[in-house]
Amino acid sequence: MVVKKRVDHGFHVPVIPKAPRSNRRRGAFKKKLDGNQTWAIELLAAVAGKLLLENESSSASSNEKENTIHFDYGKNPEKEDGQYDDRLFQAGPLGQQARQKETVSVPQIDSLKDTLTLDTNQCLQSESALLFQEASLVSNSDCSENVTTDLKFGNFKGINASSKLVRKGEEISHNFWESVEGGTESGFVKHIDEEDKNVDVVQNITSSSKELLGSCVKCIRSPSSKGYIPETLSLKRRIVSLGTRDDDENIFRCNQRSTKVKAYRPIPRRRVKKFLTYKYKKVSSTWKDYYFPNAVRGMWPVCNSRKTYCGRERCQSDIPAKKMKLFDQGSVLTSDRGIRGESFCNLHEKSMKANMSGSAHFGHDENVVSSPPKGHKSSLSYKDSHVRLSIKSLRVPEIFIEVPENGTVGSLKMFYSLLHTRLMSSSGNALLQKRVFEAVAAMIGGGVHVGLRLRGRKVRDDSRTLLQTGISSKDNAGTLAFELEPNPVDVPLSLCFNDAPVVVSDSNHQSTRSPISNPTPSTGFGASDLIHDPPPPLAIANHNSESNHDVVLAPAPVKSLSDCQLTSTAIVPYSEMNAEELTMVPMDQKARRSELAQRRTRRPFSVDEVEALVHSVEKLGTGRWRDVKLCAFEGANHRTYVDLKDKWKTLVHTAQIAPQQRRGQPVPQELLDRVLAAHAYWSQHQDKQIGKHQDALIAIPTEV
DNA sequence: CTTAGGG
DNA sequence: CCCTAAG
Repeated sequence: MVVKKRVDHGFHVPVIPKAPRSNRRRGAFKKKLDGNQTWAIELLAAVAGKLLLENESSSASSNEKENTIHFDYGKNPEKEDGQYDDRLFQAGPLGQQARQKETVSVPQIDSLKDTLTLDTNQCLQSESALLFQEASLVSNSDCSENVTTDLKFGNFKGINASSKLVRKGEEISHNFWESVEGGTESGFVKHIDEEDKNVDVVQNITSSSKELLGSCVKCIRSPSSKGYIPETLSLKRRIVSLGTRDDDENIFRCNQRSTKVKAYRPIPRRRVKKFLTYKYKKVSSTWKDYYFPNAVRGMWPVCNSRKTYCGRERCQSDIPAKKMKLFDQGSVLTSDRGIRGESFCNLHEKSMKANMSGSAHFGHDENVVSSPPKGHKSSLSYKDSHVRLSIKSLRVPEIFIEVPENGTVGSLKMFYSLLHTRLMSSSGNALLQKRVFEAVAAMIGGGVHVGLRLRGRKVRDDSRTLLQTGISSKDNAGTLAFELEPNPVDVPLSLCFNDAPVVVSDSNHQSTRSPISNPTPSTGFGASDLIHDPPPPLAIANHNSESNHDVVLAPAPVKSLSDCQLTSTAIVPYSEMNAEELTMVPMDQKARRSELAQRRTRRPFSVDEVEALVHSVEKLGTGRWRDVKLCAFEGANHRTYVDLKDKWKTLVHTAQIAPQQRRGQPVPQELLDRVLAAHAYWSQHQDKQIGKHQDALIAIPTEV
């Protein structure tokens, strides 16, 4: 091995000591359970349980006109026992009848309407959890007018959250995380009744949770949407097991990055696996015109800067307060607007539509939501952009989710699990309802979790932000997929949907394309059901609005307990350095061995990046890609050192071929010349790549 | 994990 | 970009 020494040739390039591998090697991080992770689970459980309860209660109180939101937590749960009809769980005609019979006019609109006009405090006090549900299930019965719900939420990590409750110009914004943080301790009181007939009641929900839930909702009207009459939600009451699970670290994936400073060593960012079973429809012309902000915003630090190599993960560990503050600002701004979710719209906003049937795509949302009041945008210098997720289905007019780009994947999953549950439970498909119910129950118990795929790849790190994971990137339009992943260990057999292919199809064709939407007659679904109530796929992948031919089938990966992703952790505050990235998280070698992932999104190097690369290579040589990465692409997390190496390889090749043969974005000849020079130089000094080489064309630094 | 190279 | 042998 060559003794590596650095020689300063006058360039103030920070020579980064390269410690022996053994020393550099990062020790395995001890997973640390973040209280907030537990909290997230609890929250989900609470909400899920609430949703179930509410489904039932809503059908019972079909005539209620109260202007309050019903929140049953802590109330007498037994009173509704009679509403449960096991027939509803039957897939046959009987069950169908029962469902139809149970169909009621859910007064949710009214409740929602009225509630939304409450002031923040009132809202929060009025069992806001229900709001979440109400808003989630915008679909509403006899209401001639429909409400499109817009959900907005921040990170469930508890560090920041943009929560709003908006309706008709009124907006209730509340930054609830402070209280949430404080409320984590109290947790929920669980009521478990193995007899099953009893309702699991989540009592004693902390005010924090209420706030959390309630403040997550934002509602906007959508005049164009069609109403729909939800059927009775017939989900069995189940046990909601809540409470902290400090003893179960493994249940939660460790999202907490090590807080230890690992000198000059970032945390590995990803491991990619192919997932060949996924097909992605190219963005159709429909989306071509959509505006998307530049994907890459930030550049990397210059090598010779005095910047210390502080991994982002490392840095973020001591940022909570700042993030909170940052978000507070955002909230304030938002709430001051007094108008719906558009308040967060800014040039960075991206939209993503998701069809409940399994599609999601990005695009402008002008067509689905009213434009933000002009004059407000100026106040949105707040750089946090949002990703708007619109979920549609035949049963639900439309639901918007607006997630800050720096919102976490975990929060998105969280939301989805709730929404999905609700939507499925509102389906007329009794079988699915049951499944949903079970899934929720299992989920609550840690047996199921919501998976998220981006371009076929698992987005497993809930702590990642949408920005970081690339979900907010236009490049990933139409490549978002949710999926419920049952845990074979804890999930009832009925939850092992292995026999039910995960389906993704266009909403317009799902009824005919979705395998599970084509139940045998024995399931008792009428034709109308097949057409109007296509069972929500277990996994939902998106596609653009015009792609109605792709049916994506994917096996529902089995996840281990430790993979439970329902938690979320701190988010990384947006910064210029955090350019978008496609980040994957290490997968379980075993479990994923067979799982194939799709290629990463192709991300052509910009001239700036090339320049940085060349510059770095000139200094560091061609055999230290890791250092090059750290030096010049520290902030470009979507560029791995392998990427850089590959890029260099291609650059060399490009420089060697005739300009006419070059393709892609042209690279300045000057750079190519430098590439050749550096390449020639370092090729000649392979064994001595420890020097610096500022300008290979002119001076060949002396090597030692 | 990094490198180095082939695919 | 991916994959993988080597170190």
